[in-house]
Amino acid sequence: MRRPTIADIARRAGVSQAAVSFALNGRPGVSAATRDRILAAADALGWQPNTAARSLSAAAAGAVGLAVARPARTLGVEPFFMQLISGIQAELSERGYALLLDLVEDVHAEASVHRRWWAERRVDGVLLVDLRTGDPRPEVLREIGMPAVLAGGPDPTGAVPGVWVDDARAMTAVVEHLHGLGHERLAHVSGPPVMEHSAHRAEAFGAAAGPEAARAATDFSDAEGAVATRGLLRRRPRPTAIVYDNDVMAVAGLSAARQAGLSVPGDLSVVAWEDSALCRLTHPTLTALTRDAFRFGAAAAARLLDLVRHGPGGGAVGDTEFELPELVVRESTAPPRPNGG
Amino acid sequence: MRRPTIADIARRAGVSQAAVSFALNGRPGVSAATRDRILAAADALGWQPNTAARSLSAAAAGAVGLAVARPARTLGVEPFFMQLISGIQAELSERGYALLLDLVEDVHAEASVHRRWWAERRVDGVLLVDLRTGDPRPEVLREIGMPAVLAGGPDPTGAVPGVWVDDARAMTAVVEHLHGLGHERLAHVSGPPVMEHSAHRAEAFGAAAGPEAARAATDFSDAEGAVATRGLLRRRPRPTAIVYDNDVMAVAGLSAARQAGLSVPGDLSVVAWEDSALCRLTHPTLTALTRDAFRFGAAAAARLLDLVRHGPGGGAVGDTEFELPELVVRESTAPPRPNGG
DNA sequence: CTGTTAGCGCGTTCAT
DNA sequence: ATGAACGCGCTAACAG
Repeated sequence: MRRPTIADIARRAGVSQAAVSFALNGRPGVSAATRDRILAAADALGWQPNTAARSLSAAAAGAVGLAVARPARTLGVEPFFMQLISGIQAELSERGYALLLDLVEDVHAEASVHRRWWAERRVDGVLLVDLRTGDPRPEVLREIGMPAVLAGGPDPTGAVPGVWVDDARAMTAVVEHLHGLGHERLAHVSGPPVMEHSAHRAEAFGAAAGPEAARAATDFSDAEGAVATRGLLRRRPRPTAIVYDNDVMAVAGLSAARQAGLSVPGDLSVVAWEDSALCRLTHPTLTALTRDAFRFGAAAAARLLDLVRHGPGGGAVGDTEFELPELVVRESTAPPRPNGG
Repeated sequence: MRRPTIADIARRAGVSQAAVSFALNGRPGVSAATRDRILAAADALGWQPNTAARSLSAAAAGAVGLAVARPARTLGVEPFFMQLISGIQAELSERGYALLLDLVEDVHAEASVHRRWWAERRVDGVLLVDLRTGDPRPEVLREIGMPAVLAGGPDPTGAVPGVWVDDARAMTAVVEHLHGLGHERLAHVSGPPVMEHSAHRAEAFGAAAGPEAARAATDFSDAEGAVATRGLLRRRPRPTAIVYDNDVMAVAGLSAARQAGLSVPGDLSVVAWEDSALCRLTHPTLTALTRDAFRFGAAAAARLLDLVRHGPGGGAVGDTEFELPELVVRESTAPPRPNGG
């Protein structure tokens, strides 16, 4: 019960292997009648291409990779990620590509994985997420010449094209929302400053909220989110609104505020960057920035496939902007109490 | 700047390709001196095996697949999944295997993906999760003869070996904890009855909590968790404790109870199946069943690789039990109020 | 024992 | 529409 090969089809249809190959790939060089006969034979035998053989001669893997350098704990907690992967996957499978996933320790391990994947011809390109300052990955990718797209760029070194979201503009919208409600003393609980997008957001926050606005940096965890919140709430004058860089920290901050005897949104307004079930399950429900992670992933994957199939000059060039996140106003933001602070 | 091949190494070392192959794979047939020379040459050229070529002659893909039939929304919200994948990945990469991930609509689509992967020789085996009643996958896998392991078995049809957790015993432990606190009217908010593990848990709950215990089935979402909770709390006599089949529903139930004017754990005790940051961020914090999803994934992957490399008779046979989940008691469970109900 | 030659695996492609 | 060679690594058979 060996799997049928091109040779089997050729034998059954009484033609050469070359004819079979042409027929199966729908190219000229075979008469309609022969083509039908060949296709019928292939169908009868239940033939499927052998990926390894095809990859060997095509010198292409038919797969793209995603190596992620984040602790499993963090990954698990953030719905964003699975949605992103799901979107990537949807785009890839539609075009017949497979997704190789690797979860690693840090960006250096990630760069090694990229090297290995490329050397072994396991993938035709990779997607990058979570760019850090001084990130070694773009340079490695440029060096080995592997197609890559950064989901969440742009890459400041310009080595890797990105599909990116204008975090700065989104942050400005958040600050304007809070200003519009009458808040004057804002604070920002950000992710690690080594993350490019964290840095961008912090910068945009500073620009929009004024120089005396308060900030605190964290590692994105609920624990540090709570600690940062307690620190900010001890300040005098106390901030009346805090923007958190993810949903998990926003929820943790909510708890911390409540433990400090403050009510939300009475004494403190809270905004979460990244929406999720979490934001809808708390009391009060959280005002949050939503973006469609699924479509974002799909867009990044599409861009990568363009690069893989048409080369650097084939499709779009440079960075592609993705739609702006939308602010969903819920219960956690309200005008500050006149006597607040 | 072509990638170096075996032929390049052979030329550089002044030997035949066969000698190079033997040397690189550490097998007899080459003298120590020649071997060193060959390895040095390979190293100097920076040679790496071409996966496609190796797969072609080895008739093995060097990869295993995981196709998941769950809505992206659900996947994202449950930390369990990323942890599981992370554990799978850790085990695979240690043994040089890659992970192919596919997120699909339903189990039928999943079965098609399995068929295609196997026909195209993209993978050497697959991992299965979320077995349903009447699930088509085990039968398909048996039919095509692809190695597979069920993470969360056992498979009642016996077609696929499983690495499983004794949900029944865990459920019994939960019920005993609640009985020990003095609760007599228990309720269970389960997942979809078509999920094998949901059915097992519900059955075990019925056996441990007695025939008049209340149950409600959901789709695992926060929305249905809330609805189910409201329904259960309208019963007279009212349950004094509810066990939820996941963390998301437990949190949603907490909110629903509070909206119904009940306090937790004063009027109602709550237990979540599956622990996560969610359980630690709520007020009160939730008593939960913890299991090490990372190690669970690693165990399932290890079992699959055994099967792939040594065949059905090679390693362990049949189902393998994984450690029992542990009950972490937090603030959401307490003795019922004497005047409760 | 050391090393070579030849040919396989499977689909694609170039002369003819 | 065909025969033959190619891509790359592995290995059975064989010679020194």
